Amino acid sequence: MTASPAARPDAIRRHNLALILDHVHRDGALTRAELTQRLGVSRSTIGALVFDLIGLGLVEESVPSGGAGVGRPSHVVGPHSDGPYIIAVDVDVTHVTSAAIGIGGAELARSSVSSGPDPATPEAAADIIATAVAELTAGSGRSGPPIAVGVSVPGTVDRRTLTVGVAPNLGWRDAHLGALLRARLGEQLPVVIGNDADLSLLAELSRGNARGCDDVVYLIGRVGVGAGIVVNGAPLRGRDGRAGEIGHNVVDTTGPPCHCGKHGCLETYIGDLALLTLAGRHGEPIEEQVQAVFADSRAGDERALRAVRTVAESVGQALGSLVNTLNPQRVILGGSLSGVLEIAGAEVTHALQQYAFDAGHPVELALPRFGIDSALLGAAELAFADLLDDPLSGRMLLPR
Amino acid sequence: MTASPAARPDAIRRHNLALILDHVHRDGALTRAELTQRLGVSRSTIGALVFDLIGLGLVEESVPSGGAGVGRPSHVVGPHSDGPYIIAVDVDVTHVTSAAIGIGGAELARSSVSSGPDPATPEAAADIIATAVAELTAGSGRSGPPIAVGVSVPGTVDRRTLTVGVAPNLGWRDAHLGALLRARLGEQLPVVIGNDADLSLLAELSRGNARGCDDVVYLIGRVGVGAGIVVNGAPLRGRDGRAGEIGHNVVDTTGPPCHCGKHGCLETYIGDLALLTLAGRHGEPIEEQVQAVFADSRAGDERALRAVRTVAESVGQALGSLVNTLNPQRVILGGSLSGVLEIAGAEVTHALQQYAFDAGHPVELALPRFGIDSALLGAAELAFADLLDDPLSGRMLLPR
DNA sequence: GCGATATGTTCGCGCGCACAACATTCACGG
DNA sequence: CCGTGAATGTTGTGCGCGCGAACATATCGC
Repeated sequence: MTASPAARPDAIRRHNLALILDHVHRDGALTRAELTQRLGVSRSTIGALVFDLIGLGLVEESVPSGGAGVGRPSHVVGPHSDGPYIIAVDVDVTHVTSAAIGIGGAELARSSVSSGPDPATPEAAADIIATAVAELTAGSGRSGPPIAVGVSVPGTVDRRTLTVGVAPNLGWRDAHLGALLRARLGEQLPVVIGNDADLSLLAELSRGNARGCDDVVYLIGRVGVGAGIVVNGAPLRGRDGRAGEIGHNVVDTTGPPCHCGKHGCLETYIGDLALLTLAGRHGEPIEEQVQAVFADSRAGDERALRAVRTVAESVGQALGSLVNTLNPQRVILGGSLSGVLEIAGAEVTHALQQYAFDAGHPVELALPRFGIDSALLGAAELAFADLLDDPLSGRMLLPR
Repeated sequence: MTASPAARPDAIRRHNLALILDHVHRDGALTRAELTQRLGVSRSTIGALVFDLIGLGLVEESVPSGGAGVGRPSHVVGPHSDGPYIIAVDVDVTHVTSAAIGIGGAELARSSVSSGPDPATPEAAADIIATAVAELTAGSGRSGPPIAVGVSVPGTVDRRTLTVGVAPNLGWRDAHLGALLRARLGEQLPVVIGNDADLSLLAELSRGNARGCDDVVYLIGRVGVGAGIVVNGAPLRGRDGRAGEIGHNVVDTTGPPCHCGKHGCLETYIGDLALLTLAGRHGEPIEEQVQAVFADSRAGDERALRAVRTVAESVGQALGSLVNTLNPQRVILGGSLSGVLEIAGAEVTHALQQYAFDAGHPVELALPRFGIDSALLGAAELAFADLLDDPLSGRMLLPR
């Protein structure tokens, strides 16, 4: 807004090309007739735009098989079968999962590597990723290399420097993952890194349960708690890309002590450990224990159910503040909070209504559409973002 | 993002015209040479664009008086001396202040009407505004009527329906101020209404201490507490335009009771009444009492100083949560909180550092640039927004 | 087969900006 | 006082882009 650049005539071409590519990426193959309607431009323009996208190797047209109705059948525009693809990576506590993914979200190949008993170090993760990239490039069935690599990491990420600030569950601190990957993958291959909660939201936003929502909060609770936020249809990152780090917002100064040194952090109320403590469970791995609490609750175990309900009320309270601050249309509860919503949705809603300023529309509470793959899919969206924003970005070598 | 429309060739003209007008509006008269540099377009294009803006009656060129340096002096482009203007209105508890304001922020005329011992009713306010509009139109020195009326109201506002939901200090509830004004001003004159905190932020954003900031929070504390939020360079409104209503976020469930029925709302910690209670002051009008507390603190009164410091710590804590959530670059403290920052800035900063997740850049704390006029100036910005977004919007009757 | 219908394709038009060449206006120096 | 250089305004040409009309093509129903 401050230093917005002036527009030149070709900006509109870029914009319209990006628009078509975006529709095809999100909704799969579309007819030219449908594109004409959606964009509201003339048939001739759609023809020219699609022609360009074909020339860029991004989409392909198939002659219609007919049978769709009266009139000449419209050409079908879909992702190019040998078009660009990216490698998406999800670095988790136990595994590093990678996949080659094409425009439209097609999964071309996948690999999952266990990082052993302990989480991978940044160097080990970079090694695994580099191997996976080579493997998946070969196994993708595409003739060229991937156009980018997108990595999801459960921690704070500086997208500019490609550094991981703190990733508690991995035991990382100030890890320059970007440099490690560049050293292994070369300067040619662009690498982007994002926070897992933010990327999960991105996945839900582009093809999941946040589609078409301009204002969404994705609250994810595991051992830590974080939020992805979308506002005005775009992800909210903040100045340093650290927006949504609400796990250590203090809910109650007289609350239980938190490992961060403060008292009453949100995490101590709705994090996995809080649930386990309330339910009287201990032991590892935490995730399985949490699932056990949910199973017990569903089976009617009183203590487990009470624990879930207690967490649910805290979730509602936390959401109250978030809703007051952001006034979102929808809130998606991910991670362990999905189970909380399923089992104790009434308690969440009740607490939310109690704590939220009375607003026009009630907030919609939703489950994520994608489960364990959401961060991976989000990493794919992130890696594709540049191309989708400007399909002409890498067109230097085309004869035209 | 979801249903973004396709761009047509004339969109770029609109965009560039808006860009020039925006620069002139924000920075005052500029030379064509400077515009060429800022926009990065060719001299001929700037010439054509300015020619169009002149034709629209929005700007005027003055032949340079010379003396600026070597070379042919560049034409100076400034707001048109008989160009469009708006009427900005600030409905406050004690007064209704109105002003005729032109492009560039020039104040052409002003009127302030006391609403008597009690705040004006919606009908009374509408009457006062209608009178002021007529008066200021006559006294503006411009030949035409204003192009819009922008009204600031201290309460929740639905911008779509132009309704005021709740304005506690005015005693309004579900007041259809838009309809009342339309009945008095006619259908011709567009009316826009906004919340005072949001509009104050708008003023700071466009010509105050939030200029050039893409991520800002404007926390305003008077009797009530609210926040205006800017993210990605644009105001965050939320689904129903109620974003930033954080006065009743619960800070501590065991805290003091709030008039809203809950306990430990933020307002009970940093609202004016909290400060007065801590300082052992009572009586009316509240605003003067608050100023008295500040005066006492500055004079060295122990109790007053302690009260201010206590509030300062709560402000820091509240900001911690906001900063974690939004990761803004800057926070502006308005209303009574300006005094708190001035007197006990150290306490605010200290508490903020304690409660905020350790981030890359420290948050900048700032005072508002505009005092009592900020809501009025914001209302002006709001009223101008349509024209600035698209200078061609009202061009039907021009011969061309 | 034939008309109706829907869509793809081609071509000329207007608009918007860049660029180059030319015109204008200043400061500076002799 | 006038010439020179520098910075800017002005004009004309070229190119890219979408629109719209006219024409070509493909399917359906009879």
